[in-house]
Amino acid sequence: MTLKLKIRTLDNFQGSLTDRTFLAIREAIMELNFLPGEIIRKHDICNTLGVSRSPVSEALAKLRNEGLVEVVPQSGTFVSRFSLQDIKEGAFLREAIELACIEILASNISEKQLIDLNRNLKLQKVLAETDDYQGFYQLDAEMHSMIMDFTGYKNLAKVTKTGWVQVDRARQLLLPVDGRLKKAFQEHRAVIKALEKNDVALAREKMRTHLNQLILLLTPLEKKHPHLFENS
Amino acid sequence: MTLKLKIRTLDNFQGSLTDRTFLAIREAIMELNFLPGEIIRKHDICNTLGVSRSPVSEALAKLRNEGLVEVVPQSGTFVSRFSLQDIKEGAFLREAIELACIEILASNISEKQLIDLNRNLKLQKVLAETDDYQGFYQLDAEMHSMIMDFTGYKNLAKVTKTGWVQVDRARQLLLPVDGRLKKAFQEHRAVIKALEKNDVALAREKMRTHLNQLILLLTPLEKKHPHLFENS
DNA sequence: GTAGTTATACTAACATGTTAGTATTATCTA
DNA sequence: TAGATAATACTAACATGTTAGTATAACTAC
Repeated sequence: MTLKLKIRTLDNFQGSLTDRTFLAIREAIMELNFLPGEIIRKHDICNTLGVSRSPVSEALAKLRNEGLVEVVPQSGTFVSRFSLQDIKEGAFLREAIELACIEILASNISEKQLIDLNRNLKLQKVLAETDDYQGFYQLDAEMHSMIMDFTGYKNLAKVTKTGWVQVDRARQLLLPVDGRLKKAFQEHRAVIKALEKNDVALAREKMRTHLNQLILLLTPLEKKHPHLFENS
Repeated sequence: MTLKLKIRTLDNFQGSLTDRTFLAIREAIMELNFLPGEIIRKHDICNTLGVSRSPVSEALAKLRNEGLVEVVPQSGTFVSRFSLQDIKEGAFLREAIELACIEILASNISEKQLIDLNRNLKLQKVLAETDDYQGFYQLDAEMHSMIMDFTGYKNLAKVTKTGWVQVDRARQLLLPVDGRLKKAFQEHRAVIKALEKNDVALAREKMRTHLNQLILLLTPLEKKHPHLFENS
C-alpha cells in the first residue's frame, strides 16, 4: 500500500473529518503525490485515512468544484490533468481582478497598508537572496492577498485563489532557475512603488508584466511533460 | 405545511437527486419564497421533496458555497440576509472581469460574434418595449455571458455568476420603473457599438457606467427593507 | 419575580448498508 | 485466432440509523 507514502494522516490537519480529509487529499494532489490522470480510489482513501466514505465523498465533491479532480459518474474519480488553457485562464482572472484592485488602491491606499506591504517586501528580499522558494511563494501569495483585501472586498482573494490553484499546482513542475526569485521580488517592488506614487497606469503595467512572467515560464511545461497535460 | 407553496417539486428539474434538490431550494431562495434570515429546516425539506437527508445536506453545502445560506453548526441553516457590501463586491467582480474581457475582444472579436451580439440586442429591444422584465433579464445575462465566453475562457461566466447571485436576488426587490429597460438596452447597445469600432477605452467606459446604474438602483433598498439586510 | 440549572428538541456529522450502472475481463463461439 | 457476449468487480448515489453538541424552554430554588 504505497498510498500511505503519498498522503499525510488526518492529525496533521484540523476541522471536521470532512475538512481534514479534503485538506489531506488536496495537499497530496497539489504536491503532485497524486499525479494528474491518476485514479483516486475512494476505498483506498477510506482505509488509509481511517474514515468512512461520506467525508471522502464530500471532500472529493469539493475538490471537483476546485477543478482538481474529475469525477466520471459510475466509473471513478481522477486527478485532473493540467490544461494550459485553464492555467492561462487562472492567470487572466487574477490579472483582471488585481488590476481593478490596484485602480482602487492607487488613490485610496493608507499609510498602514503601505507599511504592511513594505514589510512583506523586505522579507521577500531576504528569502529571495537565500533562494527559499517555499517561503518566497508564501510571501508572494500573502502580498497578492493583501492587495485584494485592502479594497475591503472580502471574497476577492478566495475567488482568485480558485482559479489560481491550477497555476500553483503546475508551478511544482518548475525547476529552480537562478535569479528567478530576485527578479520576481523586483517586479513586486515595482508594483508597490507605483502604488506609493499613486500612479495607476504604472502600477497596472507593472502588475501586468509581473503576472505575464509566470505564464512565460509555465508554457514550455506542456512539451516537457505531455502525459500530465490534457489531449496528449 | 405552507412549505409546499414555497418550493417546486423535483420533477421540475433534472440531474441527480442532489442536483435537483439544490436547484429547487436555490430557486425558492432566489425568488424570495424563502426570505433572508429565515431558517431552513432540513426535515421539512426532506418531507416536502420526498428525499433523504443526504442530498439535502449536499445541496445546502453547495448553497453555502454560493453564499445563499449560512449554516450555524449544531444549530441550523439560515437563508443569508442581503449585504450591500456583498452586492457591491459582486458588481465589482463582474466589472473587473468584463472590462478585461472587453480589452481582449475589442481587438479580436469576430464577425460571427458581433452578429450574435446584435441578434441578442434586437431581441432586447423588443422585450424592453413590451416591458418584459423576466425575458429582458435573461437576455441581459446571456449577453454578458457571451462577452465572457467569446474570450475562449470557459469558467469566467461561472465565476462571475457566483458573485452576481447576490445582485440577482436583490434585484427581485426592485419595483418596475418606467423606461428602465429601454435605458439598459441603450447602455448595452453603446457597449456593443464601441466593440464594433474596436474602441477599447470607449467600450470599457460604457460597460463601467452600465454596471454602475444597477448599484445606484440597489443601494436604496437597504433603507426600504432593513429586516432583509445584515446589521439591522 | 428573577436567576440559575436542567431537560428536551433540533441540528450537523458520521457510519453502514443497499442499489444500480459501467467498464473490464474472461469465456465461448465462429 | 478474433470477435461477441456474459459475468464480475468497481464505482457513485442514496437511504437509514447513530452520536454528539447546542440552543431554547421549562422548572426549581432563592
